[in-house]
Amino acid sequence: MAEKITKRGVNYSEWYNDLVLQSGLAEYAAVRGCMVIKPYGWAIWENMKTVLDAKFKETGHVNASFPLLIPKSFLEQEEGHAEGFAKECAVVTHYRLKTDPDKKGKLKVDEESRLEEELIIRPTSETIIWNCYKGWIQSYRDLPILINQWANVMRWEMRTRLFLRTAEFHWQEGHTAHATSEEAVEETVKMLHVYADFMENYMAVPVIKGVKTANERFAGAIETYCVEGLMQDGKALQCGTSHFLGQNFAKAFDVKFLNREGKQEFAWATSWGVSTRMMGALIMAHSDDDGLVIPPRLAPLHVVIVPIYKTPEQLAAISAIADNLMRELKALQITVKYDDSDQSKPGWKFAEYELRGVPVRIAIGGRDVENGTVEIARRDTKEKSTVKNEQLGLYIKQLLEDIQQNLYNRALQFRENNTHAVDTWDEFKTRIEQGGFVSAHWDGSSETEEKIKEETKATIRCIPLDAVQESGTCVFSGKPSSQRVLFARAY
RNA sequence: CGGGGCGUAGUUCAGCCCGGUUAGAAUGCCUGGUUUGGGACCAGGAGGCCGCUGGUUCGAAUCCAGCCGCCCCGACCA
Repeated sequence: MAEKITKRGVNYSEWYNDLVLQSGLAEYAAVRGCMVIKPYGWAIWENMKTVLDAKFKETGHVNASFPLLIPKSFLEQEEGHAEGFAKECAVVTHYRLKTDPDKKGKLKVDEESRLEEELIIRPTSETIIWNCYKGWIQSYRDLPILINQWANVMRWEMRTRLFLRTAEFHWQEGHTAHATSEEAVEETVKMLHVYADFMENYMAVPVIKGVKTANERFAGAIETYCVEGLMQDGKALQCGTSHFLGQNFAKAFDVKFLNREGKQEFAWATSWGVSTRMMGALIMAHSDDDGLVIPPRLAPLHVVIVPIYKTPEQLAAISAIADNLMRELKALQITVKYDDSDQSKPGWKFAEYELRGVPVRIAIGGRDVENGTVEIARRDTKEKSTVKNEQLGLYIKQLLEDIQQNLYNRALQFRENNTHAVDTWDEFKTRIEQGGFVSAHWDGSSETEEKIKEETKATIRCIPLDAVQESGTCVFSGKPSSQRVLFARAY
């Protein structure tokens, strides 16, 4: 099937598109801006979900499901939120079609079925959920509420890109309610760390944890925390966000509770989410000109075994070896596929599994049967080695861990090589042009932030949580600053 | 919403400028055979409302008008 992927060096975004389409992760849907996530892509997303879902539950959260449709009036309740999302909402205005009397076989909207109040296809669920919470919260004893929802949402984006920005996307959204501000902030930060841990230890993508500036903050939030990753083309990608919403939504939906002192108080809120956009991060962080490179901990398939044979007898001998090996690997929770299909030659299979990013390939041929060996090839480095066919299970298990670690180290090294502290405006412009993170002093004003964006297309990705306090002067305005912030061009 | 591109076989595309037999190629698919240590080869076969609607013409994939759709680049966003 797949042929010629555009080289990264030639055109990075074409490379990305080719890769997504040809590796079978997804394809364009018949609907503008929407994508079909194919079984292989969905399998990776399912692995992400499984890990995250377990982490959410370990931290005390439970899952629930809220409606896809939100009454328009709900969205109006919280002013900042409404402004932020109004421009990109799909609106349901009617509930019925009828056959068109003028055009045979065609349907038209039945004007008599107009809804009294329009419904919005959820771009995010704060409003419908806080409307529910009003009924669920009367006392501090009802708090905290720690709920997560796995769902699809819709934002009518002007411009879309596979996984990175589609009109419909899948995500999880946590929505919690707390009795105190401190507790809500603690929750916000806790979930940020859950995300960072996931990105680094499963996706093998190192991330910077930080807070957004006012400009970049979520619509309706008091504070937005984020994890930012760096892609191979030097652009930053926001991988996840966790918001401290203060009492904004409680006030908007009149969610009050009686505290210990018997006084009415508005509840404190957080929301946090990661989406199928992480698929984009996964792809862009590790893959190469030959195809995907998937970290073992998220790979739907860890090992593929390819037989190389000339005669049925040879195939039988190879299959016997493969059977044993598969049993051993499966016992170690390693997923393995034996591709003895005679539809394609070994070379074709090699290329195909490389394209799909399977971490380890084992080839067994006539030579190997004679010598009691197998050939093992790792996807991350493309290294091949011939090893004795003994104790292979543990060897492969270790190899998968090495690959996982190597991918992380490689990505971290890349980020470090592409993160620079600068102190002058000229240096800033040069560095931004070259890509990567630029650490610089900023005077803290939105005006300066806007001007820098206009001139360089760079935005403040975040104010890192671990930023050291040091006095300096803003790289643009020369005004005093107490810490460096992280700039980059971003997706 | 601005700029650009594209719509012809499952897929990628040629043909269109300059209208004229039965609309082509590659690849994929089906049948049979030979192959198999880095995307094999031979032979045969199936597969098309040429995006839609209308117009010009003896005749339209090709010219004209309108419409629809998608992709890419910008502004906006997870």
